[in-house]
Parts: sequence; C-alpha cells; structure tokens
Amino acid sequence: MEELQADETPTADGVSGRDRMRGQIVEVAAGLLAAGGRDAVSTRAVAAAAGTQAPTIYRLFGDKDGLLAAVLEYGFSTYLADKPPLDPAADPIADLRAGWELHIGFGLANPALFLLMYADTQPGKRPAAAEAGLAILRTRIRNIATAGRLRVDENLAAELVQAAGSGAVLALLAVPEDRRDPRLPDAMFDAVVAAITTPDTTAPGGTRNAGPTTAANALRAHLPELGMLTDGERHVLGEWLARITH
Amino acid sequence: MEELQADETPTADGVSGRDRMRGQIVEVAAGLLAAGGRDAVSTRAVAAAAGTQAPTIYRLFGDKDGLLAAVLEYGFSTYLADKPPLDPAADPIADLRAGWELHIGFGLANPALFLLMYADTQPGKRPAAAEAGLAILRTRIRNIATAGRLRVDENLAAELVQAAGSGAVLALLAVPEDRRDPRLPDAMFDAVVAAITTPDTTAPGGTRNAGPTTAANALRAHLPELGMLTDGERHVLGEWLARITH
DNA sequence: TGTACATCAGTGAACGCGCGTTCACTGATGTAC
DNA sequence: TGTACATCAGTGAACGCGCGTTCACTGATGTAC
Repeated sequence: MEELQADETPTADGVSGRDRMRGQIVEVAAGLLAAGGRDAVSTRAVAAAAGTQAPTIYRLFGDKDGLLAAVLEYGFSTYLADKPPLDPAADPIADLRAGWELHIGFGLANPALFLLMYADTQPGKRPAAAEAGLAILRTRIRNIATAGRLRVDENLAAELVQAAGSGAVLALLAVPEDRRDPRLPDAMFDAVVAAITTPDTTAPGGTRNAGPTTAANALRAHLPELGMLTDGERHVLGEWLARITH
Repeated sequence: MEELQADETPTADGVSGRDRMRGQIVEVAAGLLAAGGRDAVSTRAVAAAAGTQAPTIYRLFGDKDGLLAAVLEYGFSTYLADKPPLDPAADPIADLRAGWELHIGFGLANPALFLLMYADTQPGKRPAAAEAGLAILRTRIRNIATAGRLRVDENLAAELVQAAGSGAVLALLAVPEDRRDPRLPDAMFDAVVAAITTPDTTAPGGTRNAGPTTAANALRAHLPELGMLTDGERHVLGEWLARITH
C-alpha cells in the first residue's frame, strides 16, 4: 500500500478516522430520526448508538444543533445524489415534473427529515438543505422562462411549486399509508403547471372540451335528488359514475 | 343575585370554578404556545403561568397530551367563530375562497398552532381540530359539485385545496415576514380552483344551468365514448339519462 | 338550627428520569532532536 | 535509530436542570341527621 500524505491518519480507503466517526454518527442520528422522529435524536442516544461518548459529538459538531444540521444535510444530499442531472435540451416542464416526483418521493420516504426541513423550522428561518433544494427548483423554473413558457414571474412560480409540493407531501403524510390518494401529487402538479405556464402550442392534438368526467361529476352531486330512479337504479348509477370519473 | 342550581359552585356569570380554571389554563397554554412554540408548553410552565399547581392539569386534562388537544381545540374553535356562515344561495366558489382566506389568515396569525395541527402530527394521525376543518372544507366542495361546477371527484378536490392551503402557509411562514410574497395565497387558490372546477358559463343575465338535467344531458352527449362501461350498461345508462331529462 | 361527616379541588413537595453539556483524565499517535 | 515530548481524539463521570407525573395532605364546601 502506498503511503498517503494526509493531515490525519490514513486508512485503507483514504478516509481519516475522524471523518469516519463523523459519518457514522450522522448516519446513526439519521436512523434514529427516521425511526422515532425529532425527539428520538438526543445527544446521548446518538452517542450510545454510535458506540461512542457524548463529548465526541461536541468535538465534531459543536452542539446538538450542529449535529441536526449535519443530519439534514446528509439526508438531503443523499436524496440529491439520486436526482438526474438537468438536461438543458429536454422539455423544461418534463424536467420540472421529474424534480417534483423525486421531491415527493423523498418526503414520503423520509417523513421526519422532510418535516424537519420544511415544517419544524422556526418561522422566518429555513435550513440550509431546504435552501439548496429551492435553488435547484429555481434553476428549473428559469429554464421554463428561457423557453418562453412562463406566464408568472420566476419567484412566484418557484414559491407556488415549493408550497404545492410540501403541501401535497404533508397532506399525504397526515393520512395512514393505505388511505392515501395516489392521484394527489400528479393532480397538484398539473394544477400548478397550468397556473404558471402557457400551453405548449406545438403539441399535437385538437382542441379540448369539457369531457364526460365533468358531466358525470355534476350528475353525481345530484344523485340523491333523482326521484325518478329507484333506489337500486340510483345505486348502480352511482357506481357507473364513479367508474367514469376515475 | 339569584340563586343558581348547578352541579358546582355557582359564580357571578354562571360558570363553575372548575370550568373557569380549565379555561384559564387552556388560554395560558395557548399563549405560551404562541410565544415560544411547542417546546414552551410544559406542564410546569403552564401551571405556573396559570397561578396553580401541576396536579390541577392532570385532574382537568388527564395528561399533557390532553392539555395539548384542548389547546388545539380552543385555538381552532376561536378561529372558527370568526368564520362567516355558509350562504347556500351564494356562489359556492366565492364561499370556498372566503374559507381559504380565513384559513390562510389563521395559519399566519397562529404559526405554532397551525404547525401543531397540520405538520407536527405523527404520520397517519390528524388532530381532531384538523379533521373538523376538513369537514367544513368538504361541505364547501360539495356545494360546488351540487352546482355542477366540479370536474374532479370531491375527495380529490378537498385534498387538493387542503394541501395547497397548508403548503402556502408553510411557505410563507418559512420566510421572514417582510420578505413574504403576498401574491402567493391568491395565486395558489386560483391555480387549484382552475384545476378542480369548470368555468362558470352563466354570463350575467343568463340562466343558471346547475340542475341534474343539464348534467344528464351533457353526459348523454358523451355516451358513445364511455368505454369503461359495457354495451349493456351504456344502453341502460342512456335510458336513465333520458328519464332524468324528462 | 346546629353539629358531624363526606367529598374533592387545590397545595406543597417529591419521585425518577433523561436531557444538553462540561470536566479532568487517558492513551495512542505523530514529531523533534 | 532511539528517546522525549507535544498533540489531541476519545473515555468515564459528573454538573445542574427541567421534565412528566404522583403522593399525602389541607381546607373549603355541601350534605345528612
């Protein structure tokens, strides 16, 4: 093995002992956070789970807030590592959708982390990790603007997407997993995109009109009033209308 | 002063000492929550600020969770008390907007309370107060459906509005007050309303076409496209629609 | 009407616990001569 | 090459604190006779 010139003790993979300990503590803390929420991350619990003593945390992270910040950064950058690189040549709205889906997936997969990033923060302050995510979002919005498809200013567009995204995740998380409506994220994305972009006039296809779904929904709202139908008929009609609208 | 017949010690205003103590504790706790966030609400701090001892809290609320639930309910019902009653004759979308604006205002005025209701909750569970708010929202959505203006099903519509609302509040709260974009709530509302409703085709002076007859007629026009129904089902549906429109 | 008793809201104090943080020390490691 | 020294990451133990909760008790109040 060649001899490495490093500030600290070299190891097989070139990672110093100090860095390895740091990484281990962060990973352990992230695990505790995922398993038990914010309150499960105490300096003592982290130290014990990482097989070290509490003072090590203070040497490496300064204090508990420093540890939490490191956990946020670790969790978020792990997620970012999955993010496909931006393709400037591709449809910027498809790009935005890819980022949206990844962000939703991140929130659902890491509830405690997501809440810590976007909800548990004290009013007026956002964690650095959240700012980093916003910066990426702003780039995607900028690309839409460059393509001439943005119809509101970039700041408002970014805020709308950001707010809609965390709102969708929050709404999903607030409901037991088996009762979540899988249509919500897509529907929300479509709503926001329709609000911030102009239609792509180059798309194939003719004009849109109010489809059968709208009519079926309207009729369903009037189901109880349909006295000219028997109870059984109304029941069957309700089932068909549900099928039409889904 | 007349003599009151009550289960407990009567007082000048007919409120028992026990109830007054309970209300005082809840108000004090709400104040601590607003001032210092969730962590500022400890049983000891509440007892001290209310001028009593900790055991009183346990007698009145069972435990700390019971106290927090009471604070949520108090804060939310105080907000609901401001809510204008639904006017069935009015434009249901204007009704929805009124509820939206009130809800946004509630969140901005009570950040800690709002976060506790919609974000701090453990995944899969929603506080009773949040459910109560959702029930009101669903009523408003139902009214839009009854007017024949809804183009997605009521559940999805309610979820979209709910998610967009908390997302907007969260996004605003995450930014210092003087840097918040005041356009965000309105823009978000417009985006969601555009996504869940059909345009209002009743020009001023025109006739309202909200009835089941209109919906049935519209659906009948789409009969041939309903590939999710069998031929027999389409046939029977056609007969029913004919009966509805006559 | 007067007395004795039962009820129970509120008091004062304490329980055990886990928290964030810090202290003095150890022992391994790298460096200077 | 060998020795003495400096550095500093990690150890073990403790600090003081506020937490949720509970206990035994007090004293005011309503009730029964």
